[in-house]
Amino acid sequence: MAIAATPGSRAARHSRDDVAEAALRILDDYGLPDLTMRRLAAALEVQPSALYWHFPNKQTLLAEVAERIADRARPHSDPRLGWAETATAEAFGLRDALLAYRDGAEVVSSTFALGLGASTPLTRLRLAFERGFDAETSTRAATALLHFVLGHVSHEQQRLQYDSLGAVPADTERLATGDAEAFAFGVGLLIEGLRHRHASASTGESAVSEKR
Amino acid sequence: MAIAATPGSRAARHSRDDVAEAALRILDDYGLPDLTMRRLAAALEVQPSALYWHFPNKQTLLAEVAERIADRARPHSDPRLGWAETATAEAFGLRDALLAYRDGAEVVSSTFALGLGASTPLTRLRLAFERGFDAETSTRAATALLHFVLGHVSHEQQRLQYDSLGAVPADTERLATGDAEAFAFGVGLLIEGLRHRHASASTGESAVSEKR
DNA sequence: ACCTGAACACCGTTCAAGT
DNA sequence: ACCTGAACACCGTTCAAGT
Repeated sequence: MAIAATPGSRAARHSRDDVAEAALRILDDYGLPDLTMRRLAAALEVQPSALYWHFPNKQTLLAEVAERIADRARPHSDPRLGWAETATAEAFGLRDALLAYRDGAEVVSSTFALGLGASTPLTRLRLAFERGFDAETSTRAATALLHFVLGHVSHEQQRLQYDSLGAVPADTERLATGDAEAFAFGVGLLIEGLRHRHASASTGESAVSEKR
Repeated sequence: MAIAATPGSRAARHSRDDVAEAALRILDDYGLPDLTMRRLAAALEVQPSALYWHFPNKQTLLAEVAERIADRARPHSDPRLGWAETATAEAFGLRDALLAYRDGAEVVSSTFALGLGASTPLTRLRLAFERGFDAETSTRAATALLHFVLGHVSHEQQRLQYDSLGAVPADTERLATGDAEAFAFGVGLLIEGLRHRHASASTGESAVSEKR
């Protein structure tokens, strides 16, 4: 049934990028539980073992997928903005990116917890906080905020699909805005807490006076 | 080799509690990836299918396990304490409980994300915040704090086992105190943020003046 | 009430071999 | 450089049947 992509050879030939992109599609269309090596191979019209030429194991593949999801987050980072506005924008940008793919938050969250990939969002948040604080404070604040974002959006996304296949047709509009509000509340809490810890110990800069 | 527990019958006979407790042991001794239905059955000297008389599926079993881990958190909650001290104590108590079992944080985190079990920690945190805030604010603050705790401890625990089997023998003491400090920082941020949002909108009580 | 036996429909990963 | 074929060592779950 299948037509060989390159005539003269027996099977489809793919790049590492092809594999990652196909994985992203399966994830978005069918969800994380359906993203198996065998299924991915089938989608690429290839034997499962072929995937191991491109990636050493499934975990590495997932890390690559996570990075592609997270890297979709590109909030317009205005250099004139203060740390609080920048970090808030980064947090919301990341949330949007995670919500853009089915099970996006869980993929990023799990690979982040494993210490693989997903370093980009952490770095971006850290840079935002470094507009007002020393390195250690910024790292800790970024970590705390990232944990909140990943946990919140995972939860949110999980509930979204649960609702979509069960019980009430669900007042989607209302739920979504409720989630957004709760998210904003959480981000605001972290930011506000940091604001009242003003000024770092190791730099001479004052974090109280924000630019703009 | 195995001696039948009840002579006259062919296989061991267990209660739902036995199964959950055995699962907890396997989790703690070998980790979450090794907690399979087949392995659990073997530990109980029973066929895998026997487990399905006690639990409808693995997810329900894991939810029960998560609840038992989380319910180990029993910080001495002094009724004279204010919301901030109470919530902080709850957060640290929960961290201790999660750290007490291998992969404890991940088990609780994943079942919480799925909307099953793990409601006890959320409730306890909510009650703490209700000493100073209205219901909605308390729920949101509790959710935010819980997400941070689960994310942080998952990460922390993951790194602990990774280090334990790799690279450097690791300066365990130093790492552990570093984690505790970062944890305290995160919790403090949330609490501080909430403090500056003082007083709820729907109750007449003031949250600024804390008891004690 | 609690378990067996047997099956179903899957997994991730390895590795020699092919082109 | 990229893939096949075949195997290894597993999974969770169902269900009729046993005691």
